Amino acid sequence: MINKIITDFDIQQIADSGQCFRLNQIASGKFSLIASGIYLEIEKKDHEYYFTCSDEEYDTIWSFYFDMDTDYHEIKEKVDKEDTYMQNAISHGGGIRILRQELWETIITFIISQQNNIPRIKKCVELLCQNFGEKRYLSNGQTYFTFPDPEVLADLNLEELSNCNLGYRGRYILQTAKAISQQDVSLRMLKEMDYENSKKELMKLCGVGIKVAECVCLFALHHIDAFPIDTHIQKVLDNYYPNGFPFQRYLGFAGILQQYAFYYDVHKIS
DNA sequence: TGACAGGTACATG
DNA sequence: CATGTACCTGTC
Repeated sequence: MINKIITDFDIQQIADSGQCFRLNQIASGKFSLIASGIYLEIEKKDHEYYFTCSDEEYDTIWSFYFDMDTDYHEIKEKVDKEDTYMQNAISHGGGIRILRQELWETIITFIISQQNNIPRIKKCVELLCQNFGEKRYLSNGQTYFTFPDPEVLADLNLEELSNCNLGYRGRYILQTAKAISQQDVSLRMLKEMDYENSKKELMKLCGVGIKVAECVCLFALHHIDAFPIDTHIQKVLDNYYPNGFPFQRYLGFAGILQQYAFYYDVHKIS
């Protein structure tokens, strides 16, 4: 267990920002997360965060995962003072950070996310992990499941996958798992490509259109100019940016603003 | 009861 | 290239 004081970071907001589906509240101010096959608990007490890991694990894994080296304060300062909507969004969800999630898992979880709601997305992801992931044990006897590898899913058929309640997305996931497993699309190369090329490459996968590709670019490949436009963001753009969103002005961090706007639209009382 | 949920594949003009 | 439509499934 280690503790840190972290600015521009709110684990509750991140958990509710819809970018990650295995970060869950387990008690008041307390969260669990499974990523890269590792289980972590995060607790907020007063102004400090407690992580159930060693300093070394924090430095090598979680600091990177939570994008701790990026100065979000500086980014928020760059937002136009006259941009009232974004300023409001920041005052509500300014503790959000863009996570650096595992690529394969992000591809699959965002294929699942289409025409879906967050509780059911999480349910589907957990079922995938329970059925086809690896079972791991913690020192206290508690168990958890890792996210299944591409090769594991690629070997399944639709019937074997049917326990996971994926609906029509099951077919997409099998095809995508096969494509990745056979290296028709290479995870390694995706990581080396720039934003535009990785987006194009991702869209070769069945079940990955513009929106899912943008999410993967932003939440896994950390192309922070990616700007996923879903029903919520479309509504925000229509209502508050009728003359167009100032992408040019916000070049280099537009994706972060997308997350603030998304969180604000989903959580504000209206 | 039917619409809706962080869309996409597939079929048409 | 732009537009239209069906689609699993749980929840309200």
